[in-house]
Amino acid sequence: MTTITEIAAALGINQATVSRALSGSPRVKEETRRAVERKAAELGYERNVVASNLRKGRSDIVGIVVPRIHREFFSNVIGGAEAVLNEAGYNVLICQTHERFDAELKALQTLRNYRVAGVLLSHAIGSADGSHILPALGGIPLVQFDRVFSELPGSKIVSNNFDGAYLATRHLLDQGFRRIGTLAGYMNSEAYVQRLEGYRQALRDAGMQPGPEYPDTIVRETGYEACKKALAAGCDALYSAGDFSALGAIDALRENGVQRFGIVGTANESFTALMSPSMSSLALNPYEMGRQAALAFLGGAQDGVVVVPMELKIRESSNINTIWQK
Amino acid sequence: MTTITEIAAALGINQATVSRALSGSPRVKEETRRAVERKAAELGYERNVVASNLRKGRSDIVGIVVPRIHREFFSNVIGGAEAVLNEAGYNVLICQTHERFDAELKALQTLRNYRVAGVLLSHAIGSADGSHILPALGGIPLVQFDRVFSELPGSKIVSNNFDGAYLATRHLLDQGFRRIGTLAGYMNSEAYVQRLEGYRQALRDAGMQPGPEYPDTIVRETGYEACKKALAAGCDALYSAGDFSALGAIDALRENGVQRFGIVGTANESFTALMSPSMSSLALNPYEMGRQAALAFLGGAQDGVVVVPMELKIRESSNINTIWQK
DNA sequence: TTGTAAGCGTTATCAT
DNA sequence: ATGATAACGCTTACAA
Repeated sequence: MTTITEIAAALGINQATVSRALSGSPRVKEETRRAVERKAAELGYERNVVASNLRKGRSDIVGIVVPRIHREFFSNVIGGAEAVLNEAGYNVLICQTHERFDAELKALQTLRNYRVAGVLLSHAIGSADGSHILPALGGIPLVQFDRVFSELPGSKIVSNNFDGAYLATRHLLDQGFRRIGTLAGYMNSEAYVQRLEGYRQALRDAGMQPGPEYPDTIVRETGYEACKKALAAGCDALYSAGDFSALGAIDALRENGVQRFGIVGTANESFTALMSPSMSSLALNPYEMGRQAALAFLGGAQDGVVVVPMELKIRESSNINTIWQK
Repeated sequence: MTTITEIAAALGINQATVSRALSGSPRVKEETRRAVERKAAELGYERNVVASNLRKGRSDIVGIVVPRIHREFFSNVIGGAEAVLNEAGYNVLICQTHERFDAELKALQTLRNYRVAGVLLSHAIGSADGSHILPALGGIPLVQFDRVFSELPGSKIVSNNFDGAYLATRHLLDQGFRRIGTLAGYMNSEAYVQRLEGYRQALRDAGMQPGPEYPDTIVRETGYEACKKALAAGCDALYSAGDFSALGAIDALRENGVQRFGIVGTANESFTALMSPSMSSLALNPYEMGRQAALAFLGGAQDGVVVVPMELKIRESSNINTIWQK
């Protein structure tokens, strides 16, 4: 591949002049600049950013660490972050942790090895606490999003989980449901704890008895099992902290031919709108969270919390007249 | 950040010895190695791979260029490729083109600037041909997957689109449908052309009249419009080259209260199994395609084509007794 | 087994 | 406005 030294040799000038010409320095004659640009194009020159980054002591890569890229929430966060970062001249290196602590640690170390300009992180469920994160990053600016450890410094981008869950539960009450349980999710993650609090507060404020709570993973199977228990406990509605567990709950409703049972999920995965009856869901705003995370990085990853609002998507599953058949 | 020079100074030895010790060279005394490792850990040293890559003249980054990461197909390809590449010591830099030619060109140039070890590419719909790709890459090994330009050299990973579409169409015939049309997709992409050919061949082989063909984008809206035309033309089934267009077709069926109409989509997006009636779909095998693309890169991106089989997922939408209501 | 020194391609600091 | 040169941190002949 062509280097600036070769361009300099071909033109009989100094490589420093070529470097200045190509990086738009004002300290170079117009005529020289044009000659350099012509020769660079002729030789098919492309700057070696590896060398450039080494010399400049900084990198234009921002690392994004997420549990899994194929989850819609995370891929949309990445999309939002990428839009802002590319605009600002950064490139994005994506790492998946598959919810495992060891993979998360390795990803952070890899990013440090690359001396990336910053890291946007949503931690793995397998990470019980965040004590490994700062040592692994060794001073690289950190922005956490969605799943955050509040004890760590840096920027945090979160949803208003409390308000959202409050709203979702309130909505079920307004529809006429009277005994509302919850599929509460992973209790070692603050986001889920906050959703549980919002759910409880909504019931308290309505003077209702709190329903049964099923803290567990939020996958289809656990939702199915928990819903069977909820039915046995006399529930007529569930607020689920995830969409997949809500889907499992619907499996149980269908199996038992239940009528008048309300479901609201969380995350607004695209299948919620496509299934029939369609599922009401508390939508996160991943694209905006990604944008905010990127903006927080560009702003220096200062300590602070940005709250991105959630939005309740009301569909058929929370309508009291919806029939669960087959 | 700590460098090997600092470790060397702290131990009163040469930086070359430190480098050898840390990279596992056999030409260093066990005792020295232990001392170096202890000091490195003490100082929190992490190798600067930017410097390392520059010196070695190669990079351990593989670029993956896809239209959009949030499409399930592509995120699963990335997952499969990542699994193989991480295992082999590579890291993955992901770029999205959003189906635009200019973004694709820029992504390829960026990857070249990083002197990445290789590029795995599924080209944008906006790229009418592949003439820009090799010049932009300047000699970096190329593996194309799913959407490939056969005129380019390098490895190609594709699905057996012809056989898959043949099978899907044959299945509709076996179910008793008699006038089968197709939502054929983008005709500037070879994958869709091959699906159309498979569809046609299945009808020919059955001695059936070919049904109407609707080549267009494969989004929900165009599927809806095309299905209305297909109904007017007397069709009783559609093979769709995409799942979202098939979903649009179902919208039209429901709207018109049609009975006895068969639908098979393509890609096996997760919503196809979750909706009700569930949608039959011709499944691609994205994780395996990603693995094969990564393996092809590791094998030197030699010229050649790897075909990954598709699998027909038979569900309710292609059952002749399924009723489309509401 | 360890040290010396050059060099990857670029940019920054001098000097001219 | 341009040139000369050192330096970023690492790896690798070559030498000792």
